Order: sequence, then structure tokens, then C-alpha cells
Amino acid sequence: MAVAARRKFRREGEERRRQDLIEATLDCVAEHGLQGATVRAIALRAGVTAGLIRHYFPGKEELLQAAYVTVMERMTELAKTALATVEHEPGRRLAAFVAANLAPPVVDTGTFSIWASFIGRAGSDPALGIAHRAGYLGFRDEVETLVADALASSGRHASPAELRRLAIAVNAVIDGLWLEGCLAGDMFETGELAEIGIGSVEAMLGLRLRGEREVA
Amino acid sequence: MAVAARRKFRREGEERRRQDLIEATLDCVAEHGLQGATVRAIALRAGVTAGLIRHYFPGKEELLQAAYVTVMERMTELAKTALATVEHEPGRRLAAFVAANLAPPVVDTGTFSIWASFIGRAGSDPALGIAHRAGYLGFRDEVETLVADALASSGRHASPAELRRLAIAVNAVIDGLWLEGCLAGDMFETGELAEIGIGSVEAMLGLRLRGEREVA
DNA sequence: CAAATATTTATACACTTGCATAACAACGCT
DNA sequence: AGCGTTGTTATGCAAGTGTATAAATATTTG
Repeated sequence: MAVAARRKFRREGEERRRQDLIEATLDCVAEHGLQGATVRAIALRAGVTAGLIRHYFPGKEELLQAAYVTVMERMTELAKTALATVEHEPGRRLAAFVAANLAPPVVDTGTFSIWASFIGRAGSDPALGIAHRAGYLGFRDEVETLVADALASSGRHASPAELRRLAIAVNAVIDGLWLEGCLAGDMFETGELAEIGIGSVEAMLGLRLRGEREVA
Repeated sequence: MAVAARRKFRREGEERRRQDLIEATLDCVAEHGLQGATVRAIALRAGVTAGLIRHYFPGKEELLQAAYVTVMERMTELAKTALATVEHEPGRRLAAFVAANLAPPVVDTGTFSIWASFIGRAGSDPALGIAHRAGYLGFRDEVETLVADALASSGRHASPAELRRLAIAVNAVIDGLWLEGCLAGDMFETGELAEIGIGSVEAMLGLRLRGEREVA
């Protein structure tokens, strides 16, 4: 009488397993929203059994929060990477920042689905709400700095109040175009969103951010 | 031996019940996301028992779709109402449209929560995706018309391609500011978002939309 | 006022959910 | 090699899920 064979397994490092579980969670959320992120679905995708989740996280709730934090870190990290690799002229830096946020991998249906799923609950779930606001303000501060530098390098200086308004507006354009790109990417040519974004920011600031020959 | 008394009830009209169920669904989604929208929670909020849902809808899925359609109809309807009540000068119409979309009741945490919850699944659920795209394009067409009129009334004419770009950009600013307002409304003064939105649109179009004395 | 109709309730069912627990086996240590 | 530690699996459970069905009652009809 053959007894059911117990499944073989390997012991992965703690950090590695945690990361795998978070990744699997994000995949589930991206595909079917928070509803699709059941402990069993997550475990299946991570290649483990459901019980293991509770060995690394107090409960499903904490795993979801960790996943959300990871997403936001990843998004801001992508934006900063775009800044690090680009030249020092402030106008070009701002343009590069805008462009980077309006093209893959930032513009991505999976990422958007995750973002929307989590943010929908940020209003009712305090932990998620706090995590969101921190990420949002960080992003806006980054925008404000870039805008201030771009203005200063062209000899203009704005009052703090005006700077704030401009940062909010620039941030909004980026967010709005990002949204449209994620939701209906097929409606735009490659680079079109970035083009529109940079053009809009130029108009709002009254500056040219790019050299004359780069408009393509 | 007292037999459990059967609950009293009233027969509401068909359309009324359907609307009540949809309303209850939206309340549930607004509070706890799609996860909170269980048939029992919905029924409880609508003041009926769970079984009744299946008398008015083939299944829960169809109720959710109907609820989503209702939300989008309501949002676009609000925007159009703002247009109907305002004067005929094209610039002012555009300004009023922008302002209406950046203040309550369009800017509202509950509405946003619903929107985010549904749109997160618009990528994977074809029915929701179609419903979304239709609503989105309708909104953008509206923007494009308003922009075209505003430009024309000030003697400028844009090519179709340029008009398209401007409409996308204006749409993005509205979306982005709406998002910020819904997520962190307490960070903005009353009317500040509308002010920023109109200012940004003016800059992008190179027009003044308001009379000189209305800037407040 | 009685009968017919169909809205609404009540109950049951199969399934999924997150979580608890105990058995097990992979790995590090000596 | 043997042993202990603990990462991992397997199993079970109570609560909650959507749905199916029958019974009951509010309302309409004759």
C-alpha cells in the first residue's frame, strides 16, 4: 500500500523567501486584484505550500502591506535611477525625469493594477494610507526640487508658494499621463506620452527644457 | 412553542430595487473595496436578504458591472451638468469644466475608492475594461471639443494632431489633480486645485480663460 | 373577497478562505 | 555519521463565499 510521498523541498534563505512571497503576491494582485491574492494562490505561485506564509509573516494582512511598500519603493527607485544616469543640466534632468515616468517600465499595466488595487483601500485602511502618503510626498518633493533647479538655471526664481503650485501641477500632468498610458497604452505612439508631458511642463513653466535639435 | 416569525417585507418596484442594490453595492465597495462587496453585506445594507440579489441580477458579477456603469455615468453626468449651467463664452466654459471636476462632489474619497477598486480590475476583466474605455473616451472627446472652441474663439486654430495632444494633456492635468484631491484633499485649500488646474490649462493653451477680475 | 402571481425570505449546499497544529525532513553542527 | 534545529509540508477546522431551491407573503387581478 503506497503511502502518499511527501513533497521534496529546499530551504531557501530567509530574505530570499520573503522576497519570493512578496513577488508572488504582487503577481497575484496584478492579475486578479486583491481578490486574487489568496494565501493559496500566492503560495502556489511562490512554489511553496500555504502554511509557509505564516512562518514569515504574522498574517496575510502583513504580507500585503509588505508587498505594497515594495511596490512604492520600486517605483520611486525607478524614477531616481532615471535621474542618476542623466546629465547635470537642470532642464534636461527635469525632462528626463518626466520622460522616464511616462515610458516602460514605469508605465505598465501590471504595476498599475497593483497600484489601483492597493490605493483603493488606502482610504479605509490606515496602514496602507500612511504608506501611500509617504511615497506620494517623496515623489512630489522630488518634482519640486527639479522644477526649482530648472527655473533657477534659467535665471528665474519663484516664490515658495508659486513653486508649490508648479510642483503640484507638474506632478499632476505626470500622474495623469501615466494613468492614461497604463490604461490605454495602445492608443499612443511610442514616446508620444513623454513628448506631450515634456511639452506641457515647458508650457507651464515657460521654459524650454530641451536643446532645439532634440524635439525629434 | 413559538415558531420563528418570518420577516416582514415590502415589495418595491423593480427599478427601485435594482437601484437600491446598486447603491448598496457602491457603498460597500467605497468602504472596503471589492472584498467588502459580498452578497450578504450588500443585501444587509440594502435592507433585504441575500437571495434577492439573484432575483434581479444573474449573479454577483453582473451586479458589480451594473454598479460600475452607474458610477461612470454619474461622473460624466456631473461634469456635463457643470457645463449646462454656465455661460456660453468658450473660455469660461472650459474653465468651469475644469473647476467642476476639481471640487466636490466629483472630488470625493468614496467615489475615488470605488473608481480605484474597479479600474484595478479593468485590465484583466474584459467587461469592465470595455466599460471603462467607453467612459474615458467620452470624457476626452468632451475636453477636446471644449479646447477647440476656446482656441477658436480667441482666433487660433490648431491642427487635428495638435488638438489631440492638447486634449490629452488637459485631460491628464484634470485626472492628476483629481487624484491628488481625492487622496489628500486635506493638503489643499478650498479651490486651490481648481485654481491650479485652470492656471495650468491656460499655460498649456497659451490663453486666458477667465476675465481679468475673476482670478480672485 | 378569493385566487393567482411573482417578490421576498429562509435554508441548505458545495466550495473557498485564513489560520492553527502536528508531523516531517533538510541542513548545520559536532 | 548522528543529532538537534527549524524551515516546510500536510491536514484539519471554523467562518465566510456565491448560488440553488422551496416555502411564505405582499400585491394584483378577477
